[in-house]
Amino acid sequence: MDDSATETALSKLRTYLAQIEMPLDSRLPPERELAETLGVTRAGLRKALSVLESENQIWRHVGKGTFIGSRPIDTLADVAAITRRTNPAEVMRTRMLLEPEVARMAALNATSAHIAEMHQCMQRTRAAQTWRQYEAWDNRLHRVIAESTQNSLLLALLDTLNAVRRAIVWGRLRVDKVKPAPNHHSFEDHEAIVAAIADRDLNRAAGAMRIHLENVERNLLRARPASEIMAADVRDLVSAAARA
Amino acid sequence: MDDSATETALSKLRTYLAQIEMPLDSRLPPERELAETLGVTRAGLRKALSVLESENQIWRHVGKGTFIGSRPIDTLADVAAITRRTNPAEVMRTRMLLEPEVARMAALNATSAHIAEMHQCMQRTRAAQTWRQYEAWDNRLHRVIAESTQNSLLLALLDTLNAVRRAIVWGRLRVDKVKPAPNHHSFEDHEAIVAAIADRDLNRAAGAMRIHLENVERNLLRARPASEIMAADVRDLVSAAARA
DNA sequence: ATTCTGAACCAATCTTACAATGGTTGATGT
DNA sequence: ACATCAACCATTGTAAGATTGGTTCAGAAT
Repeated sequence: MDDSATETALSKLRTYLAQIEMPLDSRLPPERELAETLGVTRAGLRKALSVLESENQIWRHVGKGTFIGSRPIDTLADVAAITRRTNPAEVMRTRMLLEPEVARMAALNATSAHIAEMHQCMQRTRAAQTWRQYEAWDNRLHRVIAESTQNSLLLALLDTLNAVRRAIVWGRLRVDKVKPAPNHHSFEDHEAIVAAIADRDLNRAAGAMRIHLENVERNLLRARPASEIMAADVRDLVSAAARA
Repeated sequence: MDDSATETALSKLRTYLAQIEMPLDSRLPPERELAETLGVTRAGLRKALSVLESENQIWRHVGKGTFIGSRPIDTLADVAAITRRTNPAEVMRTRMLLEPEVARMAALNATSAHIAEMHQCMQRTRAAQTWRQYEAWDNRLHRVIAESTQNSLLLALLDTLNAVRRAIVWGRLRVDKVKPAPNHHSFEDHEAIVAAIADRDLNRAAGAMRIHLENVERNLLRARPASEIMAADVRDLVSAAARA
């Protein structure tokens, strides 16, 4: 009898769904109400609903309701959530995939105003008196390069990527006591990239960005004195393990 | 007097900021409260705050408060907001940039379970009786390919990209009355991509994806009668392109 | 006259409490 | 043993009030 009962509830539900207009992703009535409408018990309705859910016809969520269509992917690019799931290797791999092409697009699409602001940012990073100021203008430089691609979608993706990158390296930055002296390596890399963009040299811009990323990765992998290891790398290991 | 008054407020504010602990991105007291604490007028305090804001030392926002550090980028990848700012050309350019490399990574990192689910998804798209079901399993196929890269950060970026893509073509989809028949072009493209991934042929996977995207773009640019546009191009855009 | 001051108001945001919803359990009856 | 019904739970949505940076304006101070 349970089979037949479930069947009748299921058939009634299918009839109901075929009957009504369903603009896709619209919400069905609450279970309690729908059960009364179809003249079935709530338990029976829920069995029928679970069948349709397994068929990818509907999706349900507590507190939200029951919806037509397939369950939407968690599209909220919550940086905190991503940061908990990812690791420096993934960030580096993704940057290697994206950023050289971004530099190429920037060289093609950047306006003179963009390039002027890039130079201004680099100058201000050199003039920075604290790590906080340096980091602020460094971030701004990255953002201007991304903006100069003139692709708002790509810009949004890069914003997310950079936010994750900053969140991950943050643990090291905050314990880093050295304040005023930025390393010269990043400066030269940045200048090469911006110069290539200013020259509208697409391949050189992409190449400079790739070289920069390779340098960054090399620094990450380079062995260090024990004191620094304890001060930085071990902290990374611990925090990475905590995320996993 | 105004200068000196602003100066005193500014100096008092700097002293205050240097005195307190500031864990970076922490919130300052409200302006009204801080003005009383420092013994300055709120207008004077606001002038001093605007100076510090121009120096990238703090950032403010209505309803939120005043915070230490540089203004954070709007990192919330709100799909609706992105959709309003972008357009199909940007989506295609970004997909061309990302997805061939994603296919390459998938060929390298996909597990046999991933590949099995890809085949299952393609089979279910063929067996789909409604466009809704077809679209659901088509989306799932895309997601499995992205998951098989084993890069959670890249996966999150692709989720955002795909959400934007679907949101953009959605308006056209809803007016498409044709329901059952998927076009064969997308099927062949998908099969080529999955076969290359299953063969662990990195270059062929990337190439198949690139060819697919080029087909999609060609269909988008091809002029047709309105009826055919609704019946065929929209399908190409949604299903075939999505499979790329 | 000009500028500063204080208060009020505005729009955006946060906070909080309450209602709604899918998911679950257990008693009751058949 | 199974269906039915009600109650409860955790999560989410909704609405109202409080908070906050931004703005305006009349009056005082210089």
